[in-house]
Amino acid sequence: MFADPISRLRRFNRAVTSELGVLDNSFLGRGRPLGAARVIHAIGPDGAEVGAIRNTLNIDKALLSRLLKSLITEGLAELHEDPADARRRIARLTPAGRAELDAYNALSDAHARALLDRHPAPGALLEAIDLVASALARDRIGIVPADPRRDAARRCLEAYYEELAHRIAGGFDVTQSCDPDATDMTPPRGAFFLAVSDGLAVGCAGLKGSGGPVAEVKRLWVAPGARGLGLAGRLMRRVEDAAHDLGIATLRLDTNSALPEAVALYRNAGWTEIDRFNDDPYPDIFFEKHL
Amino acid sequence: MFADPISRLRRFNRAVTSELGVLDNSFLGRGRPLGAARVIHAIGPDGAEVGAIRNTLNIDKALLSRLLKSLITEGLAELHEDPADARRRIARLTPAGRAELDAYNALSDAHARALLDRHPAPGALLEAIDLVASALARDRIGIVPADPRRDAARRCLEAYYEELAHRIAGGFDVTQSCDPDATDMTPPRGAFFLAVSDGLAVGCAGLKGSGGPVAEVKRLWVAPGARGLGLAGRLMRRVEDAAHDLGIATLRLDTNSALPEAVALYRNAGWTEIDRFNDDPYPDIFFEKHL
DNA sequence: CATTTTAGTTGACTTAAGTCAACGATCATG
DNA sequence: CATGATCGTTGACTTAAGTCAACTAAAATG
Repeated sequence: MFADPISRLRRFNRAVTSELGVLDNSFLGRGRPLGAARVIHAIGPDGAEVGAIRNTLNIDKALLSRLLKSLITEGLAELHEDPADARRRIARLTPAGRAELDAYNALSDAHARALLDRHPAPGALLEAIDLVASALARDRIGIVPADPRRDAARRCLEAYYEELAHRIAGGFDVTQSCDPDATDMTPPRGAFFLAVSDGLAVGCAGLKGSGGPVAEVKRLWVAPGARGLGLAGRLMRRVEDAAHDLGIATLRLDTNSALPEAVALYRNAGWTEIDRFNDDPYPDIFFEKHL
Repeated sequence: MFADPISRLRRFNRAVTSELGVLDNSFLGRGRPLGAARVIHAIGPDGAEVGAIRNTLNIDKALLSRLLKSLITEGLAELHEDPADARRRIARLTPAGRAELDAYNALSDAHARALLDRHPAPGALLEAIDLVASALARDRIGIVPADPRRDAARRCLEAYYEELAHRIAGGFDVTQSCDPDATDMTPPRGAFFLAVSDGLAVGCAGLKGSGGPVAEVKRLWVAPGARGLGLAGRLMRRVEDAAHDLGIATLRLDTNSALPEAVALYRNAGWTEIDRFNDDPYPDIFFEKHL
């Protein structure tokens, strides 16, 4: 390439810090020091334990105590006793405090929108952005249980359907496929997991239970920018663990030979190919694994 | 896509600030406050005018004066009078100061290397990094004159040759082509320009003069990650301006139909196709423009 | 050549951020 | 139920960062 990796990364660092700094500088012009603004952000719309705030902000307890006091005298926050432990406090934003949080976010969003709007090819930029973010945040991507009916999960599923439509010859239509009922993919019958990176869902996988000893793995998907990081394997392992905990003895799944990465993953993860076990029109390969 | 652009950008911001922060935190552990470390960096290996430092760091003159004083008492820097204007001072690093600067850079480089090393696909990551950096720093990409024999220019030229080898059917070998002599691409006969983004060269273009009224445009190239930002057009305009200033009346260039973006650019920029004017084996389209 | 401007220095001050130790209230444990 | 640990509060302190105004020396200007 035309320059060594280190200088490319450092140039990236310079570009990013000088351009993206404005997103974090939304606290400027609101007449409040950075520390207090960060605390408002850390409390969040739903409140937070004081200990948790201290943890996320990596701040001394004396300092946090004072910052909270200043927010309280400003009428932006209030402290409540933790009903479970009277030593602990829970910080909540007052309506005025929530308005302040919204104002910060609105400023930051406006900067973000301006940054994207003035770019000639925002699509390509966003794809690269996703890839870099997933790569850098790699170690902080967690697999968490989620409700398949809620926003983040549904966006993943829609992206999954869209990708199937592009990759399977003849397209894909969810309504023609045996779409698992959401209750089959939520406890106690089944489970659903999201791979979450810095608050953004970048992958999913579902366990469709039937109440019996046989269950199915459904909807394994990883966002294009987050591939190559081993997320599909982590999602599968989590699904298998969940199946094991539910007392399921046999797992099955169906897939399509147009998705060779997936097929390879199943083979490497100890799955064995079996005969067709349903009449869904889209899959053409079927696997099974005994737990 | 699976999430809205704003949240994708904000997630990128979180990922980048928490991972890349270490590159900038190289001043930690060297027992010196951030301000002083930034001044050391701003002075740089070659020294800098005090006014220039104040400008790049956006710092109050009283504060800078004190920071410099502390560096001087530490034996890391020294102030010299500007021979041209005795009011001005020029700051230089002592050998100890330069060692300190090197130590900062070494720490930062080590962090950068660790970051790249632990990634499974550093090539793809670096490509995305280049694209994002070029996009974000877009408004700060400058076209600057350069010597085609020096490092940054030669790396661009090599990348250009490599790309030709991939894209032209039958490959490309510089030694078979009429490689312009570097003196033909430097003043007073010609010129050579680099597109520089945050210190990294991301494109080039050369003007090969002959001393007479006809000159050639050579080696127009833009790094893959920096395409779509209008850099080729800016480079061409700069070359044409330089030709005009050198009193050149007619510009010519040769290119290959395997490079349709380039051909389209020339057509749109007022160039007209002409007959072959050399016997170079690689080009198959020829253009001319009267200034 | 007198006046104004500019570049850097210095003293006095403010604010933000953070540390340390002591303390009271509450909880966990033997 | 006595003891020790934990959680948040408070007072006293430090350091970093930055502002303001006065000042000196050296250009620049009319």
